[in-house]
Amino acid sequence: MSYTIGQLARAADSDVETIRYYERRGLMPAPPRGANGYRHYPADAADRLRFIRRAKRLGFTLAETRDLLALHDGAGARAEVKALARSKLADLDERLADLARMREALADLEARCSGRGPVHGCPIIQALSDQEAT
Amino acid sequence: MSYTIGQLARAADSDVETIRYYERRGLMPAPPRGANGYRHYPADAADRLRFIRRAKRLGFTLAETRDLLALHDGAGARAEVKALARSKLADLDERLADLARMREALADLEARCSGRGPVHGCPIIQALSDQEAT
DNA sequence: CTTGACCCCGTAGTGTGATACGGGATTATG
DNA sequence: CATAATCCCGTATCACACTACGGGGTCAAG
Repeated sequence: MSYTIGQLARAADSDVETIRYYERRGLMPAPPRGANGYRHYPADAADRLRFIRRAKRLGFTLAETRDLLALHDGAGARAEVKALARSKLADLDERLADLARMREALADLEARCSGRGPVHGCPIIQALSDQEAT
Repeated sequence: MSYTIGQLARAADSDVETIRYYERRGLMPAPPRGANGYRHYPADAADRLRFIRRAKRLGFTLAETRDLLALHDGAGARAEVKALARSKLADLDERLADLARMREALADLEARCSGRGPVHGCPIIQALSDQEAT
C-alpha cells in the first residue's frame, strides 16, 4: 500500500504543507499520482522525512540536506559525505565561537550592573554608549 | 551644524538605506527636515548608530535594541536594563547549548566516517537513516 | 446524498536585517 | 550651466523554512 500525503504527514510526524514544500525544494522526489491527481507515497517516504529532520537537528540547512540525500541516494563517494560534515562542523564551530564571545561580553556587563537605581550610570548602557569603542 | 543622512552614514560607518530602515523600525527618531525635505541629524545621531551596532554585537535583535535605546533615552529603571541583559544571556546560553549539542553529535559522526569508499555503509548517512531514532 | 475531511494548485505572508530599484527633486562641483 | 552626487519615497528583493489562504475537486461516512 501507499500513503496519501496526509497519511504520510501523520506517519512521519510532519505536515502536509511541509512535505509539499520539501518537494518544491527538491528534498522529496515527486511521487506518482493517481487518476485524481493525488500523490501516492511509497512506504520509505516517511524514512526520508525523518532523515531530513535528523539532518536539520545536526545543523544542516535544507540545501545541504538535499545534497546529503543525493549522496544517500547513491550518487557519489563517502569522501563527499565526510567533506559536508567537516564543513558543517567548521560552520558550527564558528557560530559557537561567535556566540561564546557575545555571551562573555554580556555576562561581564550584566554582572557589573547593580539592577538598582536609574538607568543613568548603568554599566550596560554605558558600554553601549561608549564614545571610544567601535 | 547638523548632518545630512549621507554625512551621518559616513560618520557612523553605516549606510543611508540602513539609517532609513532603522527610522522605520523605530530605532532612530525621525529627525527634523529642511525646506527641501532633507533629514537634518543632530551630532549625537552617530552615537546612536554606534549604540545599535554594539547592541547587535552583544546579540540583541533590533526590537530588543529599540527597548534598550528607550531605556537609554531616560524612561525606566536600571532594573529593566539588567532584566533585558539577563534574558538575552539566557537566550544566548540556550543557543550555545543547542549548537554545542549539534556540534558534539556531528563531530562524533564525522570522526567515525572513514571518508573512503562508497556512501553505502557511511556512519553519517547511517545515523541519518536510522529506522529507530527519532 | 449530503456533509465534512481530504486533496489539488499557485501565491502570499511570516520574521530578521537589511539591500536594491526606479523615478523624481535638489544640490554641489567644475 | 551642465552634470554628477545626493536626497526623497515606496516597493521589491534576498535568504531561510515554513505557514497560510483561497478556490476548487474528490472521497468516505452516516
